[in-house]
Amino acid sequence: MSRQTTKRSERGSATIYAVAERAGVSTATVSRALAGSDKVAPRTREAVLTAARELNYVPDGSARALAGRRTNALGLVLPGIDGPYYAAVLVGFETAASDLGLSVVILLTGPDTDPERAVRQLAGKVDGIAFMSRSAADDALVAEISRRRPVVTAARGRIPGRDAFFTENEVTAARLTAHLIEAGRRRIAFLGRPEPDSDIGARYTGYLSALRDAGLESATTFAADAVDESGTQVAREIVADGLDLDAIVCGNDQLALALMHQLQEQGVEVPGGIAVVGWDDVHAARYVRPGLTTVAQPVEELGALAARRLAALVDGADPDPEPVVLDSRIVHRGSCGCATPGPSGPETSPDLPEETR
Amino acid sequence: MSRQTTKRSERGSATIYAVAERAGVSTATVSRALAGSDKVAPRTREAVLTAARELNYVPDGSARALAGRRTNALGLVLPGIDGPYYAAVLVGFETAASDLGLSVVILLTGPDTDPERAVRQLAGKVDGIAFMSRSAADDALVAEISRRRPVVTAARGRIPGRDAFFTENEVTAARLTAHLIEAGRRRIAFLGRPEPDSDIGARYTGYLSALRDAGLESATTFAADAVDESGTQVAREIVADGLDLDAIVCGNDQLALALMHQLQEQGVEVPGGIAVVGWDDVHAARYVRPGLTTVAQPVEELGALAARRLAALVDGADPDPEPVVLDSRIVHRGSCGCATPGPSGPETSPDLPEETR
DNA sequence: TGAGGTCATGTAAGCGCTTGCACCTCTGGG
DNA sequence: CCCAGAGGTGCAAGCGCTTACATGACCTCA
Repeated sequence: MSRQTTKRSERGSATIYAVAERAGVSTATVSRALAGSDKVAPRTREAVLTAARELNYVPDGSARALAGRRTNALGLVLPGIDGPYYAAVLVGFETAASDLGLSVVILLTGPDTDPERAVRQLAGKVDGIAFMSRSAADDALVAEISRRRPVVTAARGRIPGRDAFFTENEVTAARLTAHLIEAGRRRIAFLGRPEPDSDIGARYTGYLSALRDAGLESATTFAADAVDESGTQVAREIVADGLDLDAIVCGNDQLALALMHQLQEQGVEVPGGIAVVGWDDVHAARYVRPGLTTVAQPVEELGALAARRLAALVDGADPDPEPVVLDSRIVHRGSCGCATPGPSGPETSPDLPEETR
Repeated sequence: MSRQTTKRSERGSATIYAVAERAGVSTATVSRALAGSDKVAPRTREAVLTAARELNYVPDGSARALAGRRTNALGLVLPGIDGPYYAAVLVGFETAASDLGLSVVILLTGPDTDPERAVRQLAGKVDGIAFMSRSAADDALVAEISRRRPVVTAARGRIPGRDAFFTENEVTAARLTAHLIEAGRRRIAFLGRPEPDSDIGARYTGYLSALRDAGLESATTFAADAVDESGTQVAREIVADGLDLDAIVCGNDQLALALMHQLQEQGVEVPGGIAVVGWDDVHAARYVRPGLTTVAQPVEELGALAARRLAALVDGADPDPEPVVLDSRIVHRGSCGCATPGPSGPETSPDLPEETR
């Protein structure tokens, strides 16, 4: 049981024993000094820090986690990142976590991957997990994990009793649709697959309610996946079938951009013939002509809030039963056909006028 | 020193002791059975798996890492993700790592963050680290880390003796520039800050060499940061100063899109008056008019290769002194003013013709 | 001058796993 | 019928930290 006096794992890195020896103190003191603990004499602390620096000491995260019963890492589960949407969530999440001294372990759950195994493995490596969107982890799995680790969800169906974050969808979608109606549109379709509990589902609901309020009916719903091809395909369909539409609300910008582009290719004027609106305010939305009217969401903030809340839960805070809903903001550009703003443009603000709410 | 017979951390989760007890075997056997080891009798294995399932057992990652001297996690250091570029790298990296059963810990190094501390902390938590681009970790830091952990770099200045991955920049940039020259352009400027060892730096070098080969000189170099405002600003400058240019090679698409948009706003025809080409093939490139001629890079593959190599290094493979360079591919759309392809479009292929190499 | 504090540090017991080695129980061959 | 293997398990020693608790040294005040 006798410790070798100089310890140095073959892997190369110095251990806390080496630092202790070099500084002429015990490992306990090294640990305290490095943790910036209160009760260490300044001279001792100096000696320890010097020794650590000289040895290029990096504490072993696993050992620290095991002894301290805390990994100082948060997990983030996302569906396969494609758009800038998830990238922004990730940036917000990581930045916030990093500010708190926490690492971030990400897990992308593609359709082909087995989320069960991966999520469990993740749970064993972090202090808490945030589940974004319909990342392949289903409610049962999330609920189970949440029984042994703090959990928050974002832009995703709630888990009873757990913290949830959303960006506003339904009301904003209704307002966006109403905006089209005010501009005189009457035969308004929806493009996107409205799944229950999903963002697009909520947008669809808002779209329907605005129509109802105006005494209109949905012209058509194109339940298509959110990929470019869908938008292109639907545009062709509309033209080929001579569908009588004057506006299309799209579940996201990707669909809207593809749709709009193809409509124009086929000679349909946007917004003259058909108005198009999207959702997400992707980069491209401001560069196309006409500029795409869409909805900007505080996505980065969403990620940051989730991370901070998760950290608080790990520290023992109680879950907040009220979901947090972040305001979304309609960005009027040219494609909705309202009082068309001047030349659309990427300039910082003058060309992104009339941001509502 | 006597173990309690039933062990169950207060945190809630069952430990390996609980599983062992329930299955009526030792923890060693549980460990082996769960690791899918060879030397466990089928009946025993069954008993263990059943017990584990019933207790909802999730092994503690830290303990496992400490005992096994391996975290089964890889680190990925990126500069603050903005574009789709880093998102794609991340997807490739995570997917490849995940396939190997490894977790991914990401670290975003913003300009304001202290990379030193964060990178060290990361090093203590993973088996190996991939450094992307000019993520704030400088060469000295990366070199130091690489002395105690396997390290690879991607799209970044090499660290002597370490594995490096790139997408081709210089030759492709030269070909892209030559393409403009063949189309009759003579007064060709460069937009972007060409820093040594950076992607944009290499593109700039290629640009210069193509000009030299053609006996031309660089019209101007606008050394601007890769943000929208730079593009917009430069466009204004060009028009205001009446600069005599007929083509601009941009360091990336973000600059190209902003520049092109603003040029058009100010009445300059693209490509009629000035041709514009970018780099990255962002989503928006295909939706603007004219479509942006740009360069597509196998970014996701870059991430995947880095992850796989890193995993191999962790398993004891020797570093490969030869850097891996992935081919880039010029995507001709309308903005370069060559034999303008028909109506540009997002359609899968017919509208993205003449992909060279 | 000694009891009682206070401060700084050391001692050592784990944290929950993995794994080398010892041990036991069968088999089959000589 | 005995012994050498071989297959299956258990024992127990760590992995590199953190942190109660114990221990001294030194100070204060009656």
